Amino acid sequence: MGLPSTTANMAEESQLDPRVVRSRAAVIDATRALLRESGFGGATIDAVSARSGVAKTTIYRQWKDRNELVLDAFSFEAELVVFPTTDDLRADLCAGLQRLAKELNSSEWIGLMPAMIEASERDPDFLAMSRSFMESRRKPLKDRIHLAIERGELSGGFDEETLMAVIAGPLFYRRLITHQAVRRNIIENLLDLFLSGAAAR
Amino acid sequence: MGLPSTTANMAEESQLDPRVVRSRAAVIDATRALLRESGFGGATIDAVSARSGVAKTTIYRQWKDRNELVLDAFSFEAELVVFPTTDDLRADLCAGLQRLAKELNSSEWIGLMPAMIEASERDPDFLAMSRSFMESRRKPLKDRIHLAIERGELSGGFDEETLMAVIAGPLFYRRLITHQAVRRNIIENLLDLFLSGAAAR
DNA sequence: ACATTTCGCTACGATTGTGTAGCGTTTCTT
DNA sequence: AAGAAACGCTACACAATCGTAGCGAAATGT
Repeated sequence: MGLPSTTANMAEESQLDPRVVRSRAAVIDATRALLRESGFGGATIDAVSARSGVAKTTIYRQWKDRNELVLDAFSFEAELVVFPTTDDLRADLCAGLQRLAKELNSSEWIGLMPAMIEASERDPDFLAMSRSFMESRRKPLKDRIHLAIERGELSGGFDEETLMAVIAGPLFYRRLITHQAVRRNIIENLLDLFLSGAAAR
Repeated sequence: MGLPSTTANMAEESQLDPRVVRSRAAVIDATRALLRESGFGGATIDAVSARSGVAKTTIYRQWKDRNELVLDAFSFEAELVVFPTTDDLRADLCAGLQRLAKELNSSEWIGLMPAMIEASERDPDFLAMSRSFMESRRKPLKDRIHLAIERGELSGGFDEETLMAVIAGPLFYRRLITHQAVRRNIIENLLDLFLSGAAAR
């Protein structure tokens, strides 16, 4: 697992009692697993305690309540990946989207999204969390698109956010809305459409 | 409310005791409201009873358990809308997507989607339900795209499902993932991109 | 070594939700 | 008008969950 277990960085963690670090990590991991498997409703303190092996009282010593715990479980750092950046926009997007597709098909964070989407819809705290979560994850692609516009690799007039939605939207759509697999050729087709259009010549 | 309250059609309903029809409708409406406001976890039998004014025992007389009730609340018929079909593909898509955008910004069923997405992720019954729900809703657009391919309005080689994802995906993406408004000009840009591509000339 | 902190464990009380049973009342059907 | 069906209401047993308190054991920092 290459993911940090909490929002705390290494520097902060190293100043804490190692017992705290251990139990926090175990609790957060268990919470995420439960959120993935059983959704928001499944991530009860009792269940987290049972699954993590950390006593319920210990959990309450570090988180005020369930909402704080779940918020903490949601907010982990994006892996610091550098979006491919060469002279070939299409190749860059293809590589980046392939990685996204791989994550969509099986990754730590995508499994959290259904619970996050549901929670965001009704609680402003979760909404704020969800925004920053997605923002950090969207940044590499957004930067590459920004660069493409500056370089003139894209025809002008399109909003960055619109471009983002057109490129990333279809993949999330298939994963979360229609529950279809996100295959390699989908991405090829998507990029063909995106760059050259679908209108009959 | 133009939506039928249950999956039962009028013919079936008219053969039932009107008391049953009434209480069913009240219960389903309350369940949907709770699903929208508080998600899956909020739609408890007690809450539904309190909100609908229908006694808890009456609810249990008509639904085996909570899952059956929620499933029933999810599965309502798509309104029988005819997708605009003229000689102008772009205009048709634009009109159809504007209507979708309107629904995304405020409609009965979109509010149910977060809860449905979450439930679908972990329960096969809800997944099956979600699929048929989306299928009925996607059909008009899919038919129009099918027609466009037959007519040669679109350049060949693209899978229908891919086209669907490229067209509808960005809107759902903004509504459910990034929580951005789905505005009119987004759709115009989306269609320009879809039909003509974004590559610099 | 020793004082401190965290831990696990058990045990609570309070609350909420599930699903059922019984009973008298209201509403349909015929 | 009379019988049947559905209803609301109260009550109940049971389980899950919450959040807290107290205590002794284990791990940690100095």
